[in-house]
Amino acid sequence: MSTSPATIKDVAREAGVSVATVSRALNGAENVLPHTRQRILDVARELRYAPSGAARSLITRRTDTVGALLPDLHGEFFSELIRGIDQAARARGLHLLLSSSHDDVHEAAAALRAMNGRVDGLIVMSPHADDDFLSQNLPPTLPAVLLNSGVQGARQPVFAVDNFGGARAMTEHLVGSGRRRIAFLGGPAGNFEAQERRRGYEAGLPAGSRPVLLSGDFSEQSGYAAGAALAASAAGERPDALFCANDMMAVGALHAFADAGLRVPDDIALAGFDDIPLARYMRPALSTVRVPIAAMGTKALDALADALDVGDRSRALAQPPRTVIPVELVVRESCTQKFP
Amino acid sequence: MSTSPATIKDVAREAGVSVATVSRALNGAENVLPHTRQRILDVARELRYAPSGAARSLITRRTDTVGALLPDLHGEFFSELIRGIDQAARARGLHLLLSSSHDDVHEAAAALRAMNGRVDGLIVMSPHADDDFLSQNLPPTLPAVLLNSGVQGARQPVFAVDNFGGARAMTEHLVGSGRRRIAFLGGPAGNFEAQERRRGYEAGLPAGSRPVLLSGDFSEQSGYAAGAALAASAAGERPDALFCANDMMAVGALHAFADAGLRVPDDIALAGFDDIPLARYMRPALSTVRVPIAAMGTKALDALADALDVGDRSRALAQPPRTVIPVELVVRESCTQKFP
DNA sequence: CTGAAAGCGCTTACAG
DNA sequence: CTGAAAGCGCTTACAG
Repeated sequence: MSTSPATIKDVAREAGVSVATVSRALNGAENVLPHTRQRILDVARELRYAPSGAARSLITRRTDTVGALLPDLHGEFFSELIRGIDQAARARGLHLLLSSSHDDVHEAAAALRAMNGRVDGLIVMSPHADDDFLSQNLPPTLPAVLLNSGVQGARQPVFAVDNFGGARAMTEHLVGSGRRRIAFLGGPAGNFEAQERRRGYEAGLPAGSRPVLLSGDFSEQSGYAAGAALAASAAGERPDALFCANDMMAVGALHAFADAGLRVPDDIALAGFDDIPLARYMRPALSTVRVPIAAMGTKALDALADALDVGDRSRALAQPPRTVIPVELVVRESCTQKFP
Repeated sequence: MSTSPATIKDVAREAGVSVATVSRALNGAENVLPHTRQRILDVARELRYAPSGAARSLITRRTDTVGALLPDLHGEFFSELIRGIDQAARARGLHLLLSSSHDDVHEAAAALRAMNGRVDGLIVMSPHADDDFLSQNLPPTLPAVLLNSGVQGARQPVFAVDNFGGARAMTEHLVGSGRRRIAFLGGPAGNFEAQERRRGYEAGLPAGSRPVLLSGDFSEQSGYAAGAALAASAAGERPDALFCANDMMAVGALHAFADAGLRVPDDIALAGFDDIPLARYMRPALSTVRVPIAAMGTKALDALADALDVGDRSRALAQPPRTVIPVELVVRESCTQKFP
C-alpha cells in the first residue's frame, strides 16, 4: 500500500509497458494491440488508477471545466441559475467550478485570477464586472460570457435580462388596472439591474405623475421594512400599489401587510420581479415579471461552450453580441382588483 | 500580443531574473530583494500574469478545491446545502467543484474518478455511494466525507440526518394531537433516507395500528397525485393526517387538497420533512421536521477541511465517526386542529 | 539573495 | 505497435 495514488508510471511498470503506451491505451488510441490494451486496463483497474486532472490539463490545455463567478449563492434566483448552468454543462461533459460572494473588488479580482489554468471558460455575473475590471483581471485569452452586466464596450458576449422593458410593462399594467399611486421599492444603490428596473418603472408611469421611490436591498427583510412603513402611513397618502424590484422584497412586503392587516390586493396591489419558484406559492400568489432564470444560465453556458469548441480564442469579436433575454408579465392574485 | 496567456517564463524574461526568483517573489518568500520583488510585481501586472492552477496543483499537490458530488441540484434542499458548503469553503479559501445528477452508477463512478487531481477532498452525497462503489472509485488517498449515507463499514466520516427519529417524533405528535388515521407518503424506492423516514413513521404509530403507505418520489408532482387520490377516497376511510417524506411532496399534496376543497388542517392534517424555506411561506404554513440543511453542508465541509489540514491522508481511521445531525419538530398551521 | 536543475504526471510528435 | 524524449508551467531543494 503506497501512501499516494497510483500514477501512470505505476500502471506502466505493472503492465510491463511504457507510459506512452498506457496513455494511448487508456485514451482509446487505435494503435495499441488488443492484448496489450487489455492488460493495461486490467492493471489500471487493479491499481484504482485515475489520471491526474492537473497533469492532464497542463499538457492538453483543456480542463473540461467552466467557472462561474457569482455575486451570491443565496436564494432561489441563484439556485435556478446554477441549475440552468449545470444542466447545460453536464450535457456537454463539462465540470462546474463555482466562485461566489466577492463583496469587495479585490476578492472578486483574486477569484477571477485564480480561475486561470483551472477552467476553459468563464461565466461572470458580478457587480464589479465592468470593462476596466475585466481587462485587468480576466486572463486575456480566457473565453467568457457576462450575465446581466451593464458593461458597454465589453470584449465578451453579454446576456442581459430586459429589466427596463419588464418593469415598464408591469407599471403600465398596474396603471391600466386602475391603480392611482404606485410606489416602487428599489434594489441596492449601485446595482445595474436595480437601476434598470427603476428606470422602467418611471417610464411606465403616466406622464406628469410623480414616482414614489422607496429604498431596499433585494432582501426579504428590506421588503418587510418598506411594507411596514407603507402600512403605517396615513390611508389618504398610502399608495394603492407597491412594485418591488425583486420577488424576495415583495414576499417581505406581503408579510408586513398581513401583519398590519392590510389586504392584498384589495387595499394595495403588490408585484415583484424575477418569478422565483416561491412567487406562485404565496397567498395571494405574487404577480411578477418572469425572468427565465434557468434558461438564461443554460444559454450563457451554451454560448460559452460554443466559443470553446471554435477553439480560436485569439479571434476576439470586434463587437461581441449583446443578447437581451425577454421577460414576461405574470399577473396573479396579488395584482387583481378582487379575488376571483 | 501573444495568443496564449503569459507564463512565469515570460515574467522572468521581462524582469531579467530566473523563474525561481519570480516564483519566490510572487509567493511572498522572504529571500528576495525588495527592489527585485517590485520589478517582478510590476512586470507581472503589466503582463496580466496569473499562475496556472494546473501547473501549481501538479507540483504542490494542492488544488485548494473541494469537490461535491450531489445527486441533483434541483430545489431548495440542494440550494441550501450548496450554500452551506460554499460558505464554509469560502471561509477557508477553498474553491468548490460541483458535480451533480448522476443517474446511473457508471456516470457517478466517472464523476468520482474525474475528481482525481482536481480536488483536495470530496463531499459525497449519492444513492450509489455504498462501500463497494466507493472503494472501487474513490481515489484511494482522497479524503472524503459522506452525507446522508447508509454506508455501514465506511472508511469515511458520515454526516447523517436523524431521519428515523424525526419521522417518529412527527408521527407521535400527530397521534398526540388526536389524529386517528395517519397516512405516510414515501420517497423513491431505493432511497436510504426515505426508508429511514418510513421506519420512523411506523415506529411512531400506536402499537397495533396499521400503517397506511402511499408511494411517491420526493417530487411535488407525486405529492399532488397522492393528495388527489386521498381527497377522492370515501370520507369514512380517508386518513385525517398525511405525513410526507419530504416537504415538496407536502406542497404538492396541499395544492391537491385545495383543488379538491379539502381543508387543511380541519379535514386533514399535513406534515412534511426538511423544512425547506418554502415551508413557512405556504398557507397554511407547513408543519415539518427541520433539517439544518445549510448547517449540515457547513459541518461536512469543515470536517473535510480539518482532515485536509491534518495532512496525513494515509492515516485512515479505524472507525470513522458517524455524526448524527439532530432534527427539530416544527409545528405550524397545517397540523393544528383549528386556526388560532 | 539568486539561479540551474529536477520533478510533479501526464500527452504527443518522432523514431524505429 | 511501441518506446524514449520533450515539454506543459510551475515549486523547491541544492549550490553558490
